[in-house]
Amino acid sequence: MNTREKIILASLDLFNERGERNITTNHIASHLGISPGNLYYHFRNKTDIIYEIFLQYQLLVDHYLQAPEGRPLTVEDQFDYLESVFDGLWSYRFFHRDLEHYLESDERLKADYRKFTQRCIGSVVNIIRGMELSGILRPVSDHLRRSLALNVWLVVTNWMSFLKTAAGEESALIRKDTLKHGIYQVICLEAPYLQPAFYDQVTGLQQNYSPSVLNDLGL
Amino acid sequence: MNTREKIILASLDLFNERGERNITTNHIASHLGISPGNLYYHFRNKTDIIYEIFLQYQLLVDHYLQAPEGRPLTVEDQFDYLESVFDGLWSYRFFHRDLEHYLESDERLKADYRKFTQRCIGSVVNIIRGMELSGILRPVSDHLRRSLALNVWLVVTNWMSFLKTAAGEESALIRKDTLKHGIYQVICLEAPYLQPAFYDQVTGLQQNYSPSVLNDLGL
DNA sequence: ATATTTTTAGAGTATATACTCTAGGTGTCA
DNA sequence: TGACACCTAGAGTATATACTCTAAAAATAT
Repeated sequence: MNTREKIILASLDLFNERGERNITTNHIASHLGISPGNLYYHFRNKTDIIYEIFLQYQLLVDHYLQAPEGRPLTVEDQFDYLESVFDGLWSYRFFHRDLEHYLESDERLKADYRKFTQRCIGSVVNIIRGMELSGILRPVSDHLRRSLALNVWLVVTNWMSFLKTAAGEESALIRKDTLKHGIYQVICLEAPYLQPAFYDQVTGLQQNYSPSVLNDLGL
Repeated sequence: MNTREKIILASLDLFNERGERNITTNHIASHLGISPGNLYYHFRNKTDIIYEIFLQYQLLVDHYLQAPEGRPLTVEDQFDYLESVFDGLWSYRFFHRDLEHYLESDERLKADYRKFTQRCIGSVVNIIRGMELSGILRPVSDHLRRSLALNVWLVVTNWMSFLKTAAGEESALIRKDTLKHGIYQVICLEAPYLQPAFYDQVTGLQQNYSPSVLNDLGL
């Protein structure tokens, strides 16, 4: 692996583990055992490192949200989508934490991220429509489908932050599988629109993500 | 108004307008025309200022979410709740932006905020139950009511961040009334559970918050 | 082998930032 | 009037942080 890639990986790691705000370029360099000068040879500044990480994140999520080729959507497809997206959120979890700040200090990122959000919500809309077509969900209006997709996006992208801020001592360490309890909340959003024939199957699978966490929290 | 109160107000103002990360204690002092020494006479550090602001925020929201005295909940009550809460979110909008960071650097705040979240979600649960009792919503299981309340909380507290990150040039300036389009999304969450007798009234009022923004965004 | 380009080290710097310290002013109450 | 607590000014400091600059090593091409 070349130095540039190493910098990206180490930065992502450190940002995820200790928070971007607490990690300086000097930290990154010394963590890799390279000089600051070397780091700045490969990246003009810290903002550029973050932008590069975003590009990878974007690639990953876009890939995850692709529609299956010429076949109707299944219930399993939906859970696969959710599993993948939460995996992605986990791997790049520092990103949504101070997103607003990054967008403020990088116009490129701001424009790109906006388009990314649109694509993602568009994909969710398509997935919902796909499930209507395969008879999993009852048909809904374009308007409602859009609102539903948007709410899904809000729950998905902010679930991590909720866990981190609302979780107490005992579950202070959030792991990838804790994060996936968010899937339970997403299924709650779509449950009212499930066709009777699929209701039991979906809510059955939903139980795999039952948020015992919330009980711990007394919620 | 005494100096201590002035510092709190000025800090809140500057944090909201320019982002807490961009505002130093020296900025706050010079904005008020007082010396840094003076500021540090009243507050041990910046963290303490943020904590004090949180206490005010908490007081406000707790007040907003009180149950009405010995009468059933009305549809208007619900919209009042939502209007108030979004007002509160607007006035203290800097707070949810880097919340995780504040909780990391202040154990008091972390504990208090956790309890605050629990109280808030508890209030939402009560409001939902209230609406079931007054026949606005169909009765739901405790489990579902909780999940619903949690999703409401997620949408409400993260709507601002969504607008800021997904909104483009044209609507880059988010105002209080733009923020309230979030109410539309919240009503979408409860719509499936509305009793037929109230469906038209609620969805009618919902239209007042119709997110033309989203059309601008091409969503 | 030589020339040239790419990569790296590491000391160094300008600036910012949270916070301190001392001295002095101001109001209050006996 | 004097004692005393409260409040304020403002220069100053230790530290951090993003980033620069020069020179040299390593890789690559001719």
